[in-house]
Amino acid sequence: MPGPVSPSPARGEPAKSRTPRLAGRRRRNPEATRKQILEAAEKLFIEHGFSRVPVSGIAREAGVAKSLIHHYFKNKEELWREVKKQRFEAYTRPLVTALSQDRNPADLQLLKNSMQDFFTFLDRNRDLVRLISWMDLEYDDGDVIYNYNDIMNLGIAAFKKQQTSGNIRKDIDPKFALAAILNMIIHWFQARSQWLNAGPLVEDRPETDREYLDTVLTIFFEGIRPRPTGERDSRKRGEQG
Amino acid sequence: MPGPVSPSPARGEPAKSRTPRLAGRRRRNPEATRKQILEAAEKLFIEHGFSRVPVSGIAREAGVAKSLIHHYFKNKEELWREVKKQRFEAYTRPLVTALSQDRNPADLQLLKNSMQDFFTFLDRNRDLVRLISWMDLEYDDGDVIYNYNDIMNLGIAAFKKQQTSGNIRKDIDPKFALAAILNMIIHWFQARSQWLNAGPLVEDRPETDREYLDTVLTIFFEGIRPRPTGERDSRKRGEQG
DNA sequence: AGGCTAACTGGCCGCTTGGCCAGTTAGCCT
DNA sequence: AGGCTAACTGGCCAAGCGGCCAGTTAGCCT
Repeated sequence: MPGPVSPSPARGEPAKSRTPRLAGRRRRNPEATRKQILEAAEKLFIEHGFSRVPVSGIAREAGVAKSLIHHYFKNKEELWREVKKQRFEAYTRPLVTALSQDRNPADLQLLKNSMQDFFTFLDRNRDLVRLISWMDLEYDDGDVIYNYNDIMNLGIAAFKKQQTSGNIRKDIDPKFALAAILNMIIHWFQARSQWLNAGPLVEDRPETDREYLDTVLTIFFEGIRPRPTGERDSRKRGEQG
Repeated sequence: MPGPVSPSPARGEPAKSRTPRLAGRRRRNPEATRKQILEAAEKLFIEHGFSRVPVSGIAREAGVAKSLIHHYFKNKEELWREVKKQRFEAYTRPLVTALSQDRNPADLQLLKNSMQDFFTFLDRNRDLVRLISWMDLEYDDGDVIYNYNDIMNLGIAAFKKQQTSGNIRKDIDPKFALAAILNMIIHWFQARSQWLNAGPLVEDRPETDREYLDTVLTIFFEGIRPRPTGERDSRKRGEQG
């Protein structure tokens, strides 16, 4: 027996105004509801992955009926796509803006700050890193428009500028250098738990992240600096079978 | 009313002979069968992830009855655990052995070669990288015994030796440096499809991987070299909010 | 040759899943 | 005040899931 619809909304949002409100449940608010669903889905998908999360679970988390989700989104896949789209835009934006502010970069400070900002951003949005992993694994490249292209072009431009002004050695391919440092940053958070569980070496303290970043920046920006003339180059690789 | 078991094996293989083998189906061979199941599971799990792969699919791929899988493995999870265990051992071994062969490393060649070998190994075992990603996402650290600890200790030892002999600058923490270069290598393959799809910058040619590796090695091993005395150090970071 | 074990099978079960559908109602527009 | 739309609901369903079980048979050991 169904009985009257469950009277307690469970969610907060008590009395609001004197307008004719729903007795015991929140007023209708399509946009807010849609957002609730998206947020619930995002939380659960990122935590457990697409296929482990049932639509009913999202409904429970969002505090709505399961059918309402299908009212807003054609099916589960579309909901997942929407979640990824929204979140991924938030992911590329900070890097783009960081790299865009080109205030007379006489030295490598712009590049260095950008990477630092990006690291901090990922640190504050660790779940985002999980999303990236899911997308990697699902070959999810065509669906979502990555702004990687913009990022790459901005970064490469900044890189080349420094190369012509002699702050970065010219025999390094900017795109691979950029890939290298982004990989160092992103993968740190992706595999963070593994590093921590690897043993007593890497501890889960806030300073650990800072120290890793410092090491990365030190190595990278030392590595791309030109060697003073006359000094031997250590680049050539040894021959061995 | 079960009725008589279906008489026709449905599977092909009509030929038979006079030796006492299975009529119309292959002879029994527990070890080979178990291996078949494991290989089928590995292939499907790595491709699609644990939860997207039904046991029935593994059975189909392995060419056995679904129930037989439960005969060999308690449940689906245990099968997954077994797959991971086997593959992961194959993953850490090359790095350990590479780092172990300590043939009088007067310079950085040992370290450099180890990283190169590791890169080549991952290049040849790309599906393994996907396995690592799945494990990252599932917080799958406690279950499987990673030999990360061994790797770290070996790498750190090699690193420190070079630091005392003056080939590596002493203000760098070995564990973070090691993490950095491993991240550069692993994540390259993890996010490879994304780099390729990012635009026309990174092309899918065999040389691309080689060029990336070269760039990484150049930057890294230049970055950890000590600066000649007297030259100013670029490490200090700019102050900005 | 008879018997035992384990390799191997098809069939079934209880449960969950994604999606649909008919029904209800809030809120706006005449 | 009456009507329409869409926000929102519970109930339902076929399909697929993991796991179990009873039954068959190959291969080895007496």
